[in-house]
Amino acid sequence: MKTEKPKYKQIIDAAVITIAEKGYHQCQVSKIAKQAGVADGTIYLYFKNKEDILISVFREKLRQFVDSLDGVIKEKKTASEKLLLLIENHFRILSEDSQLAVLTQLELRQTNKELRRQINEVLKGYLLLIDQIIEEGIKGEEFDRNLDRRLMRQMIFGTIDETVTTWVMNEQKYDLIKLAPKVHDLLINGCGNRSKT
Amino acid sequence: MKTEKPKYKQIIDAAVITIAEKGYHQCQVSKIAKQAGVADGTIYLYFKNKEDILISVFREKLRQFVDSLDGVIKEKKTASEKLLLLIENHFRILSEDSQLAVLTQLELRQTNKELRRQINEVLKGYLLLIDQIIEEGIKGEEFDRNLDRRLMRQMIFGTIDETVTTWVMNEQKYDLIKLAPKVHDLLINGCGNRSKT
Amino acid sequence: MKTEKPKYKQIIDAAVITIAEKGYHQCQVSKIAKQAGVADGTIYLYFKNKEDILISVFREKLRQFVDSLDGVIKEKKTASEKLLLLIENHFRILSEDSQLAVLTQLELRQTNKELRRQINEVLKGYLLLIDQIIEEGIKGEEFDRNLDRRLMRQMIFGTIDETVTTWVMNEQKYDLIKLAPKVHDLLINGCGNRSKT
Amino acid sequence: MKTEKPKYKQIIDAAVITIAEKGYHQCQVSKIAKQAGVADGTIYLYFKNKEDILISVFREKLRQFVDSLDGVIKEKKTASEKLLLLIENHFRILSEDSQLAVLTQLELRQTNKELRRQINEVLKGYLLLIDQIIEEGIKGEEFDRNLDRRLMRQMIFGTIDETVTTWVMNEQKYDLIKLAPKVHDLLINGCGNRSKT
DNA sequence: TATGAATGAGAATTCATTCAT
DNA sequence: GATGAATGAATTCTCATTCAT
Repeated sequence: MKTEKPKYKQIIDAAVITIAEKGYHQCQVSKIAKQAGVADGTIYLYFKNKEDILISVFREKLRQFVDSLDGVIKEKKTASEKLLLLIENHFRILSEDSQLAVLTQLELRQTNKELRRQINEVLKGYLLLIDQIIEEGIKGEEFDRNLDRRLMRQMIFGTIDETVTTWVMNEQKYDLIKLAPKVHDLLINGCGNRSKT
Repeated sequence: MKTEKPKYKQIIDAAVITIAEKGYHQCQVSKIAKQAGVADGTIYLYFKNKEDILISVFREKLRQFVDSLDGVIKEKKTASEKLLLLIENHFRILSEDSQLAVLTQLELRQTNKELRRQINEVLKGYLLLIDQIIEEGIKGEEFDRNLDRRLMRQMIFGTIDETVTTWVMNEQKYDLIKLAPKVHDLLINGCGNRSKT
Repeated sequence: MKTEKPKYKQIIDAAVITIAEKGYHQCQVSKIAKQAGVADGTIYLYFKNKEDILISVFREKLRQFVDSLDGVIKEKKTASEKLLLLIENHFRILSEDSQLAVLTQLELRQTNKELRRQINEVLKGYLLLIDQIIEEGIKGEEFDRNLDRRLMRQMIFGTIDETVTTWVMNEQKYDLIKLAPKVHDLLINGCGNRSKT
Repeated sequence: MKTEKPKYKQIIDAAVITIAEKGYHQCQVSKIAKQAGVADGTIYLYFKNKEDILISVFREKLRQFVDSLDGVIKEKKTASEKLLLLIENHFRILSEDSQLAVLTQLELRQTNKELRRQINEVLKGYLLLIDQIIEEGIKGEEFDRNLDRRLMRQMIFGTIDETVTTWVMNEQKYDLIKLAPKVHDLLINGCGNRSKT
């Protein structure tokens, strides 16, 4: 009894499960409540509204995500190594939680502009990590100083994201983690022929 | 009596405008009908249901998109040049039709898994174009033969898509088209420092 | 070409088939038109509206019904024999046209009060036949003169109708015509024990 | 604060009134809700859908009907007396509730085959009562043992039902209850001339 | 805190009917 | 007479949210 998970976390966990199962729009608040083992009304003691559940779920998960990356990346490494670690971790976390993968790649997108804006706000924490790596890469002369930093970040994030989405749309049939080094290589060196003089 | 636009096209055009304005979920079929200047019921002579309107809009627009690219790309050029043309055209078309940009980057994603699958089906026409360029690039030794073709495509598409989405989320404040050469350079050469021996 | 069925009859026939198949409310005017091989609009050259089709179908069929009975009953017979003939014919006609049976016993009832009134109006032609038989029966001292004529008619029609409805609801699984003599016997002699002194 | 009628009953009562007034197809769920003094959505906490309201109304009313008859008939009486009681009660209940009469004789029939089947299922409770009386009548040698029991039941129910329907179609202008003994006599003795040797 | 019964706004779709050709 | 494309009115049911207990 005493050690019962606080209701907030119960609801977050229930939401991840329920949304991944039924999709955001098909997932009724009452289903989340049932899954969490609380009354419908209780949800509203912890969340402002349904959207707030979704954004909170995402915030919560991304925090764990960033925290775990943060630690890993802090270790002394080159920017390129850090980038590889980031990609690997990104792929690993979603590989290990297929419901979370569905949620981030599919369900989270099925939301209106305002909610997307909030999601992007939360996402900034992650993008900042990428920015740090880029900054380090440039300072350490690993990355090209003449490139547009924002575009670099968009390439890195866009490529990672597209890779995961494709994998989710393909029912997560193949090993995502194995792709990390190749994706990393592509991001660092591009598609161009390196052997060409 | 002028040759009135066929109703089908009228409705497609009205849908782009109305959906971009109000968002897919906020946009009632009756609003589309009004914008198109037809009765509500008429919509259902041309489309199976509301989802069918959305998917048809996308199919129609993507067809124009691919057709226009197709012509441009057919001209004798290197794969790298073709890639640049593809990026430029992608950016230009969405720059010139801001409503279409909102539709493809935001509204089209707010749909359920089944509809997403249909959209991806339509999208394949475009991805095939990218695949062709990649194939040519490898054959012409412009692109590295050892790279995973699917990942290359995902990087190219993911980067372009993310770049456009960011631009749309930023209210289309800056010049997207100008970014094309830089994006192209990034895709070909990656983030890595090229001056490094 | 010349001997093509007049459209009116074509539509009536199509209506019987289509209504029996799909039910009155599920049967769209356009389906009747298709079945009849005419355009939707053509229906409205021959009928005022959808209800008018139904009532016309019923009127047409009942006319044939009454006509055929009329001839049969005119032959010199006792009232009791005529009643048996009426029952037999009623059962036979509906046995031979299962679609018509569904129409009269189920579909025709699924209509609003006003339409029911019109149907009853048409039905009067049939009820008059019963009344004639009752009148003859009383005059010929076959039927009890002290009984309420209207109630007799309601018993006769109610019993026949309920018998047919039960048979239709039972998917027309048994031989309806065979029941005619027993129904006739019941109507003439009632349920009471006749051997009782 | 009085013990407010449970919502279920409130809605049932409201449905009888509203359907009798406007007819089943003209009667919107929102009208029933209004009449019942509840919100539209509340209806769906107690009923699956609109059809379910109708079938529930009928089930509820028939239960009262059968219960009241059951008590009356249990008293020691001959089968013939019981039949008379059944007819009288049937007529009385519908006489006393003219809205219920309209509902059972007109509105309840305006429904599709599936719903009719459900209604018949409910009706079986009543038909079983008739069957019991018939059985007793035969055992007690009041009714003729050679007659088909199902046909007897159909005659009894068909005659009662037709009598009530005619009365309803005639705007309930005359005294239905008074007809009970005559209907009873007809059912027991038939139309035939009893004085005939 | 927690409950869960009650609320009520909101929208896609059908199909009988019309009328310009 | 015949067509059939176009019309547009009309209604059930869902589900996020509230609030009395």
